[in-house]
Amino acid sequence: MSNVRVRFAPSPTGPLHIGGVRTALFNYLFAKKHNGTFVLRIEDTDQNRYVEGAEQYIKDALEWCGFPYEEGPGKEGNFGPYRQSERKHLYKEYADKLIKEGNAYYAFDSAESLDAHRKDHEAKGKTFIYNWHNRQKLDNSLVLDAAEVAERIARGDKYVVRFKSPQDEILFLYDEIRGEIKIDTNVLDDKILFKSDGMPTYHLANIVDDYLMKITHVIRGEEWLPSLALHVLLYRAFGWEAPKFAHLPLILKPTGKGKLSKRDGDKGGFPVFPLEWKTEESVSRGFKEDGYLPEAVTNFLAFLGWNPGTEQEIFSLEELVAAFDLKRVNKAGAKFDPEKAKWFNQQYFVQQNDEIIAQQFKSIVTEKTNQTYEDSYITKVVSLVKERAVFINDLWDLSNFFFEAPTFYDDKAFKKAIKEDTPVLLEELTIQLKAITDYSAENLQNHVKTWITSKEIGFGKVMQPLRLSLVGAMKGPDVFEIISLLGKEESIKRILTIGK
RNA sequence: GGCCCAUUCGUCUAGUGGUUAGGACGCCAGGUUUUCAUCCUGGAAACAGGAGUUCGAUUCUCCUAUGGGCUACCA
Repeated sequence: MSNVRVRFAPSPTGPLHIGGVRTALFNYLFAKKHNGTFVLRIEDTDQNRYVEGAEQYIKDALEWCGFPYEEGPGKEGNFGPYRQSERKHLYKEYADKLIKEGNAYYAFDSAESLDAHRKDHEAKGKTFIYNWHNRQKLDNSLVLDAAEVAERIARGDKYVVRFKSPQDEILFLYDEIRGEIKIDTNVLDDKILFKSDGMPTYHLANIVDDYLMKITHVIRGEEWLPSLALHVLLYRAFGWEAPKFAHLPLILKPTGKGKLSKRDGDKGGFPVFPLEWKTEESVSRGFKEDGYLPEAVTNFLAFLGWNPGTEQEIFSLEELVAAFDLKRVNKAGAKFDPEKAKWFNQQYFVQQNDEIIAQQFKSIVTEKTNQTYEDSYITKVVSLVKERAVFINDLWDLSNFFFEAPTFYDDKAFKKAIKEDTPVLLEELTIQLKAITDYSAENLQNHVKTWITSKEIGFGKVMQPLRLSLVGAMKGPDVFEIISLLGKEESIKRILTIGK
């Protein structure tokens, strides 16, 4: 396998869906695995569906995920341009070549007349297929004589170019993931290759560009499987060697039926896009903005439809490249599981350095408290609470008591922990705490525990109200770590507050 | 409707012509933490159904069911 070249070829019709990201990832992994090139090509042949900003979004998303393209718009290689709209002039000659050699033809049928044919067939319980079954009865260059065709084109009649699909042939197609697929050409229709607006359809542009860009492996979503026969036929008609094909299983809704859509995310409260996407009407949440780490998203996505065959689940991008193999991609669609995505994020979140998390957390703290804190203080807080967090945004709720005294106490905990003698006990405790000079957690623990033991009372009688006074609830890190970090003055203040 | 693809715990999946069908998420229980979470240990949980091939099928074949995709001058 030499000179592997793969491409990710999205249409700029909106934000890149997480399924598209997965397709891009698998292309990237395959390319890197084989020292190949990962190309981005923008398939913008449908001018009606073009969405401003979508191309930039695609680039930004790949960048954020950590697998940017190496060749494509803005990263010109030897096969540009990389937007099909800029390659428009190329396609006509290929369509003409097909027509000249009898593999395609002009068709003048209007959308309305075709529609009528379909309805008519349907009413009779039959299926209308625009191929050898019907094409001799329709309005195309196969039935019209050459002079008339030329005249109609010259006078400006709208026409399309259709592929002339073969009759009575069994095609043996090969997919790298699914193996051999048998197709009867009689069920294929004569797909439009060239639209009346002068633009090629996906089918033509895609094949021509893959050929011109020397693409060796086409790795794309399963929704393209039904088009494989046409594409292989096109390569044959052109006399070109076809690339290898691999059709990836789809990503499905977490619950219910069908493939994952934008609405599922809104409904289920999880992102389906890598980055946030805003329009005038709505905002679609992104993994990035929800606090997901790109490494976690990548790892999670890699395991949707692929696995290494070992029991290792945490993989860096480099490890994924090393382990990736198209042969180990699954055939069946995979349901998107938001819970598992969270788990992956947690795995990566706790692995991060405290300093790095603290740097980001600092701005959250400043925003919440209107105060600035020492980096070392925030870092220490992070180190104490981070393993309770899945996202950076969880940190504030887990650690707010390090920045502000409790304003209320958990009701249930209060009733359980605060007894009649509690205020007296806590006051005695503060006297002990005042006397201590070494405020390391370890030293504090030794002193307090010794004191409790000497008092001959249960630990719970002191420890529970103590925690409640400091945190406001029965949660959080080790009590002595909290006192140590809060310091003598603040700790004593909080302890005395709860007694009143 | 037609065509194509698929089907192992709830979910993501490993796996084999003879296995106690393995792991992970989630769930439940216990332990640790005198709190919560993390963490550790354990548990419940699956080969869609029916034929056939075979000494023996979860594994191979066929049928059915179910799910998915495509069926546009969208990609």
